[in-house]
Amino acid sequence: MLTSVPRGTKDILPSEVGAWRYVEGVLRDLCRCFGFKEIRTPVFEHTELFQRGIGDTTDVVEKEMYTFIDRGNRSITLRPENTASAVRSFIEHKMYADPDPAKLFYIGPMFRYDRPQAGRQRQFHQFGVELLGAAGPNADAEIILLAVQILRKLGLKDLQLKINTVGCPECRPAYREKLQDYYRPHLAELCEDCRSRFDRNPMRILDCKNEKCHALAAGAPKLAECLDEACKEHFAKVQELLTASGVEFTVDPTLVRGLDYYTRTAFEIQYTPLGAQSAVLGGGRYDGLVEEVGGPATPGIGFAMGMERVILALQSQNLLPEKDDGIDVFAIAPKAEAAALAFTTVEQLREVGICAAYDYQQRSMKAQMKAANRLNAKFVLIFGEDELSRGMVTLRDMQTEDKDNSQREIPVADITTILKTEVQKNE
RNA sequence: GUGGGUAUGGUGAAGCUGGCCUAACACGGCGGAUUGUGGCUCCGUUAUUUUCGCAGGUUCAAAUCCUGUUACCCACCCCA
Repeated sequence: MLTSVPRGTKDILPSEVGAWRYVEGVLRDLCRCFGFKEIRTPVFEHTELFQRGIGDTTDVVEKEMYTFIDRGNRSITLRPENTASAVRSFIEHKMYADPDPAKLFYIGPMFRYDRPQAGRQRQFHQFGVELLGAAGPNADAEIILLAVQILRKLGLKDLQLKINTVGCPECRPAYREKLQDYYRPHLAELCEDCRSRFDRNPMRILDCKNEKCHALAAGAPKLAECLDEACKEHFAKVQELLTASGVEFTVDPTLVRGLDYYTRTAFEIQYTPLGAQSAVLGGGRYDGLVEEVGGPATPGIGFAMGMERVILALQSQNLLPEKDDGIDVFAIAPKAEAAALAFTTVEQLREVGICAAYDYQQRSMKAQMKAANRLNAKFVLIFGEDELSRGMVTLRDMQTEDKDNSQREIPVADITTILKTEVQKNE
């Protein structure tokens, strides 16, 4: 127990960090182009924020939160997602007073007490964006396009974009009633979960994967029939804009987001080969959330992306960059007498920005050469007895094929300047 | 929360109708062939309380059978 991570968590090892930094880099670059600024909110918040924001009856809040009482007797919860926190911060810092909409993005760990599975961990990482204060369908389309561009830039193929509209507080009650009317005679056929959903949130029955429920859903009334004019028009415009931008998508009337705050546009991007956890990214509009949490009525839209899932997908398509580059110089001291000079030289090289290393263990020359090779060193400096007696060291180019002509002697005094130009040449 | 599978060294793993396992093979590591020089090749070595996730049990005898436990994987569920 002492020597293993808690269930559902993972170390991201040095060998894996490169992939993360790469993906994060792409995300940050694109966010900059789209005008989104990073926000970093605390990993824990008052429990009530998530209960209010995400919704009391959602699975996430009901059975997946890491909640505890702190020493000051406050109920604290490790964030299961970042939208509620972003909205809280938006209100707390009165960003609604800014002349322009708030455009925020975040990357960080989230926590959900789930049963771990492929692409699902208890501590996982999400990247997400939130656009607060823009109500028009162009905002919806822009957010979806950002998502599409990110995945495109990463090179991912075989993705499916699904969109839907879940209506607004004006038209949803009518739909809710219609749904209940439809399901009432079939209550006995529904699975246990759906029977409890019937009262609390009948829209989620549509989403059920249970065979019978799924079959019944096919004949259920469609939300489209109940949408008010404004919602209909909004959804139509979003589709128009997406089509105009050349983005392929399918309208999936069964797509229902699991968090209560969503209104109107909902969307998801899937990568089917990931298995059961194929949703790489999901989001939608949440026009009521800011008000629900206690701010002035402000429209909002955003999405969240599962970092682990994206990296898994990139791995399966072989799109991750090769392992990180090696060092510039490895200093070798064949005899112990020269070790001190090698050491100080390494320090001097590092001071001018050259990545240098040496052998910590005073091993044989051959072992030191092998170490240099493992570290992928571009050059090796050999502090050999003979050369040193003449005030020289050997500089060996490790990258050339021609072993015999790959080294020359250089004066000890010029090591730094010569290496500086050599390393630059190499760039 | 439910169901199924798995658990052997630094890594990938063989072995699992019990004794020949004081645990194959491969990679990696270390040393050497090359007495001061890497990447290829070859040789040697490499599970440091009789050790096979952990804790018990059956047996003359268990990595191999049984029970419990923990973790991981897969699916349900949920979601990113």
